[in-house]
Amino acid sequence: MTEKPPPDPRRRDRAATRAALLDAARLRFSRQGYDGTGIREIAADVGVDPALISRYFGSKRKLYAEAVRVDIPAGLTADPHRPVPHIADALLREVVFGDWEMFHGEHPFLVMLRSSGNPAVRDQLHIQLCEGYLRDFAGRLKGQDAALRAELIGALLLGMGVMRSIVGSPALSEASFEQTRRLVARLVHALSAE
Amino acid sequence: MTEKPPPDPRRRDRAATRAALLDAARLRFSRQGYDGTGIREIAADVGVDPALISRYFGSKRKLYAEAVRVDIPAGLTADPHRPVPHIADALLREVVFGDWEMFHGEHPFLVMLRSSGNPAVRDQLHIQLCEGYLRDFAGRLKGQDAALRAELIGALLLGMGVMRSIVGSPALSEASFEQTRRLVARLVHALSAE
DNA sequence: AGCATAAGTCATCAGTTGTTGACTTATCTG
DNA sequence: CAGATAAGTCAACAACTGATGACTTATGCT
Repeated sequence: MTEKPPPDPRRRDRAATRAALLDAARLRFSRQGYDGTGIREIAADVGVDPALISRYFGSKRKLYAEAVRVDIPAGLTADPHRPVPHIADALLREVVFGDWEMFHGEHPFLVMLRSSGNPAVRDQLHIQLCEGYLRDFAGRLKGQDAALRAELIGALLLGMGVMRSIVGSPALSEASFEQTRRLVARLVHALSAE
Repeated sequence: MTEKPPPDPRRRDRAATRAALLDAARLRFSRQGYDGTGIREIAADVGVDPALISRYFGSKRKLYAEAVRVDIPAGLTADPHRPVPHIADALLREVVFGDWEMFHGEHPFLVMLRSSGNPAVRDQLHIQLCEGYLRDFAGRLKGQDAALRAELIGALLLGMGVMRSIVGSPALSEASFEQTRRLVARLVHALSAE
């Protein structure tokens, strides 16, 4: 019983409180966007005073930036000889069909999209997408317009995420992973050949 | 010279003022999203008192709904025998590559995407996309998973719009229409055959 | 010209926003 | 058991939000 003290009166633990605020912020920002979320809401979710946000993160904006930072799964891009269709499959499974429960079921890119009215958010999105996934992806495609074709695949995956979790289009939302994978594979194949 | 009276002191014309507010609202909401835009900004763009917005539109929300309402170009879906690749070409040209200067270069769908934290906006987006473009599109595809394939094409086009005007990915943003059209045609072809 | 009507303005409301500095209180060390 | 240190609270701020009712002023009709 030394593990979990009575849960209601939370112990004073800066690191744990900070982490709890970060989690709550992810959920709120996911649903409601940046402008639609107040620091009082986030603090209330954790059961803590709103002042702690300014104190621990500096400002609401810095909290947001830290909450939606996305790290590319290292395994994806490790092998430079891994074939493109393989990677596309993996991206479909992990990015589009991933559960992302930390963000209420949406990839951080979609979360940022929802707040892209804010220029700082837009920059963050641009950098993380272009210099993260896309650049690596384009390097594996052959031919002259490799970058364009890589971005088309990116657009497809991003668009699928939007359709599934924001628009809520019926077929894409309910289709199985395997059924979707087959069709996406066709598309990737159509772009892989030069 | 009876046409244009001195432009600075605008004449009192309810309809014209209302239309001007609607235009200004489109531009502001496009850039900054719903929450990021204040009625005082919009009114200032027109050079008019903010109270007129509540007066003419009822509320900020109703103004938004009216500003981002999208009407499907009637010519697109008129002929029920028009081949799918044809329609995809037209959509690419008019929706993705359209100038949409009314909305600062973005299709209204992208504008709504940016404010999709708001449930009412999300509903509007869902209805207009699913019951507008997608339903008609799926009806023209043959085979069992026609709806799914239609939504995949929709996802591609939507994703391309996002990449071009929100993310600002380099290749897609600068590629010519013709160059893009060729690649997209390949993709549509890959999905058209059952 | 003069008057009625509607277009537009103004001041102000009540509520919310993010942030800050001074305060209290829990936790750990000696 | 003290007392120091940091975690967390509290009250208040200035700025801004959307909205409203009473006011002023321009327009069009007779």
